[in-house]
Amino acid sequence: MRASSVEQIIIETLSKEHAHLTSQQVFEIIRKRLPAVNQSTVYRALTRLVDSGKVSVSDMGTKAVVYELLTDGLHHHLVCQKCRQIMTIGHEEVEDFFGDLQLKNHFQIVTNHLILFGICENCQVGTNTNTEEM
Amino acid sequence: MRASSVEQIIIETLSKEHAHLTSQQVFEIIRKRLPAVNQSTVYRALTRLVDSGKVSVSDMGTKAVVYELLTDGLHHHLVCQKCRQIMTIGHEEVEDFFGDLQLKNHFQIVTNHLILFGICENCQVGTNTNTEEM
DNA sequence: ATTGCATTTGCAACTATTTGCATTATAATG
DNA sequence: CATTATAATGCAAATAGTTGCAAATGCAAT
Ligand SMILES: [Zn+2]
Ligand SMILES: [Zn+2]
Ligand SMILES: [Zn+2]
Ligand SMILES: [Zn+2]
Repeated sequence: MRASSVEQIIIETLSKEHAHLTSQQVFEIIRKRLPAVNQSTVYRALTRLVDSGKVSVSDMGTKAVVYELLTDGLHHHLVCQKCRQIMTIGHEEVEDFFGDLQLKNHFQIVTNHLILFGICENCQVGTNTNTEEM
Repeated sequence: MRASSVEQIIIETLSKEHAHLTSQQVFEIIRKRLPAVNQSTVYRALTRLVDSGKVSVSDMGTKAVVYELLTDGLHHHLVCQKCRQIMTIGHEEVEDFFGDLQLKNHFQIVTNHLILFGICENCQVGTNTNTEEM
C-alpha cells in the first residue's frame, strides 16, 4: 500500500488538530495545501487510513461522523445525550471487558475508539432537563 | 408524546421482521400500508422511536444504519470485518462492564445495542484472507 | 362541535457519503 | 529507460440522511 500524498497530509492535519474532525473539516483544511483535491478523494483516503488502523471513525451523535488520529494509548468516550458533553476514558477501563469477550467468543476485537451514549452526572439530577435543549 | 400512526406501523413492521432493517427497507414495507407516506416522515418516526428507547439504531459496517425493535432481553453484536458474519451476545456479557463504567464515571449508560468490530475465529487463521472479499 | 396548542407530516432543498468509470500517478519488471 | 500492473484521483451520478417551513392532524378543554 503506497502512502498517497493526500493520506500524508491528512495524517499531518489530524496530528496537529488532535481532535474529532468531520470529513468536511478535514477537507477544508486539506484544501489549503492541495486546493484542487476532490472531496471523494478525501473520503477514500480517510477510509484507507481507517482500514489500516491509523485513524478512528466514530458516530458521536452528530450528523456527520468524526475522524481522529490514533496515538499509542487508545482511548474511548462517554457521550452525554442531554448536554453533549464528551468524556474520555483510557483503554484500561475497557481492556478487561474486551479480553473476556475475546476469550469467550474466540473473536479478535478491532474496535479501537468505543463510543457509549448515556447521561452524565450533571444531567442525571431528578427529572432535570438542564444544561441545554433537547 | 403521542403515538403517531407511522410510529405504530413501524413498530408492527419491526416486530414482524425481527431483523436489522435499513430505513429504506422500513420505508418500502410501510409503503405497502401507507402508500403516500414520505421518506422523511419515516426517518423522523424512527428517530423518535430511537429517542424513546423502543428501537435501536446501529452502524453495522454497511453503508446504511439499521434499526431493530428492542425486546425485553437486550442483546449486542460482534461483527467480523472480513466475512461480515454477525454474532449475537447476550446482555449478561456486557452488564458488568457497563456497571463498572457507570460507577467509576458517574455516567448512566443508555447504549442498548452495542456493536463491536473484529475478526471472527474462522477468519483469524494465519494470514488467511478466506471466506470472502475484502 | 369549536378552539387552542403541540406534534406530525409533506415537500423541497440541503448536507453527507458512496460508487462507477475513465484518467493519472506510482511502483515493479525487464 | 520502456512496459506492465496496481493503486489513487477527479468527476458526476446515485444513495443516505437532515432540516426549515407551512399545512395537517390529534388531543384536550371549553
Ligand atoms: Zn477520541
Ligand atoms: Zn450531560
Ligand atoms: Zn441486534
Ligand atoms: Zn469472519
